[in-house]
Order: sequence, then structure tokens, then C-alpha cells
Amino acid sequence: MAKFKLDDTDHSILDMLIDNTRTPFTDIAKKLDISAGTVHVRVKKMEEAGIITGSSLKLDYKKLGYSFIAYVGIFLNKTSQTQFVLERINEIPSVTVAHVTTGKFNIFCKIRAKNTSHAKDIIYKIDDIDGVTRTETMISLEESINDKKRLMHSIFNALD
Amino acid sequence: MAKFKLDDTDHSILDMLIDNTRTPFTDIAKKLDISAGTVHVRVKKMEEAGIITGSSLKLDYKKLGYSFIAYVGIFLNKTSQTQFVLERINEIPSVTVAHVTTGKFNIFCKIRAKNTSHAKDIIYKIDDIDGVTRTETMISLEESINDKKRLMHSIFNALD
DNA sequence: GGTGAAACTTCTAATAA
DNA sequence: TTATTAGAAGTTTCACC
Repeated sequence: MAKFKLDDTDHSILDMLIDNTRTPFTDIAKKLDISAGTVHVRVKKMEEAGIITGSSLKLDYKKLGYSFIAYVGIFLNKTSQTQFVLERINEIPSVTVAHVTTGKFNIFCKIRAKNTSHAKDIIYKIDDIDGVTRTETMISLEESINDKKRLMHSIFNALD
Repeated sequence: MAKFKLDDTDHSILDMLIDNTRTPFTDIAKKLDISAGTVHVRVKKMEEAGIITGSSLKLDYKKLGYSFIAYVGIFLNKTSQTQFVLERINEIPSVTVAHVTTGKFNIFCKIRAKNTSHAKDIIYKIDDIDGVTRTETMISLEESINDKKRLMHSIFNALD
């Protein structure tokens, strides 16, 4: 795949879409003083290049009854079991993301649950996976999400 | 705020939009055998109720030159400094999310960086914040993201 | 609650520059 | 690469169930 180079126009388009994926292309066009057709072509190119891989809704999980977040560090018997355990973990819907890591833990994941009791069930489920020797849980008391926009600006402007 | 109850139609709408926020309402309407106007009203209600809080693009950060992910556990002098440190951390664009946690660490955050050298700079920046005594870094060797859809199904069907 | 249709807006692809 | 254009498609409102 050829290296894809984004210019300022692309940056501005991403900048507007990252906050609201349904921003009309005509609005973007007006703000950038280009035509809507151009916006369309640019977005399509970024999709084709795999820069934009999709879009998703932001949901308020608390309002859906899922107010509990924790991180679970996992210790394995042997690192050769990593892929197997990773696959088992990903079968649990409450595990939102898992990482194979260096350092203290072999695998490290984030879980979303209804409450402590529900979280306990999930952690037990993880503990039960073949090859898992021990887990260590960190409960989130407060989550603070950094705006994606800020990271994007730093990427495009080489700050940070 | 009155308790907002989602029904099967709402679930199905979310189900389609969560994968592609630009799915035309007419498509959703066709699939669910309702009118596009109804889809529109339902989505608006979920937005007003704060269930849907926004939408965002999924970007391939690797393609943007940010292929490094790590989690950083932070130890504080005194827990009373937590809010101060949290604010400082959130000023760093590369920090994508931060949590106040129970357990081993006082604060726990995820960072995205270009490479190890860039990550080092970020971690030094965190180390330098007043009140931070020590940090512990876990480098992600492999990230595996669980489909949001799966969590949603589990929320709506009480599996898990 | 929902519908269907009208009015309006936006998308998209083709053409031309 | 970008702009223009025009027909197709989508959104949104509203009178009426």
C-alpha cells in the first residue's frame, strides 16, 4: 500500500467528523470553502486508504445500567498460552479491550459491568480460563476520557 | 430525569448505528418494517435522553504513525493530590484515558505514542507532575478490541 | 405511540475544467 | 485534483391515525 499523505484539508475534515460523524458534507464544504463533492472524494479516499476504519456511536453505559469499570491484570502459567487465553477472554462481552503486555502482567484487559457483584462473576470467569494462574483487579473510581480531537491535533501538528 | 426504557426497536436501531453511524434511516426503517420518520424520532429521543451521547470516527492510528500503546500506573504522594494530577495528565494529548483506581495504583492511564522514544518523553512528563512519586509502565504488544455490538447484546439480553 | 407524503436537504457520480 | 451539476437518496416535519 502506498503511503497516504494527509493534507490540511483532510485534517480539517477529520476534525469535524470526529466529533459528529453525521456532519453534512455540505457544512464541511462551506466551512472549508470547497465543494461538497470534494469533501466526498476526500472522505472516500481516507476510507479506502484505511485511515478511517469506521464510525461508532458514543453511548452512556451508566444510563444503560453498566456503571462499573475495572482493569484486570492476568498472570499466565506459560506465555505460550497467551493466544488461547486472549481468545477466551474476548468471548466475554464485558471485556471491552484486551492487551498482551510486557511488564507485570501477561494480559491486561478492561471490563464493563453492572456492579461489583456482576464484576466478580466476570473476574471469576477469567480466573477459570485454562492457563490463568492469578488475576489482579483495579477498580475505576472515576474515568476521564481525553478528547480524540486533542490527540488528532497533536498528531497533525507534532506537539506533545 | 425520568428513567428511559429502551424497547426492541430501539435496540435494533442502536445495533445498526453502532457499526455505521451513517446507516441511512431509510435502510433501518426498511429492515425493521417501520417508517423512516419513526427511526428519526427514536434516535432523537435516545439523544435527548443522553443514551446516545455522540458519534465518532474509528481511525487507524498505526497508519497515522502512532503504533505505540502503553498503560501507565501512577503512584501519588498523597491521594489528596489526585484531582490535580488527573488534570495535569489530561492536558497531555497522548493520554487517551485516565482512571482514578483502587488497588495498586492511584491513577491509571492509557497512552498512544509514535514509538518507544516518544513514549519515554510522555512518561517523563507524567513523572514530572507534582505529587507523582513513581510510575509503572506496561507496554502493549498486541491490542484486541472487543466489538461494542457484543457488549450491547449482552446489555440488552442479559447474557454474560 | 405510529404513518405516509410533502418539502427540504444532502449525497453521489458524471462531466468538464 | 477540484468544481459544477443534476438526478437520486435521505431527512424531517406534520396532519392524521
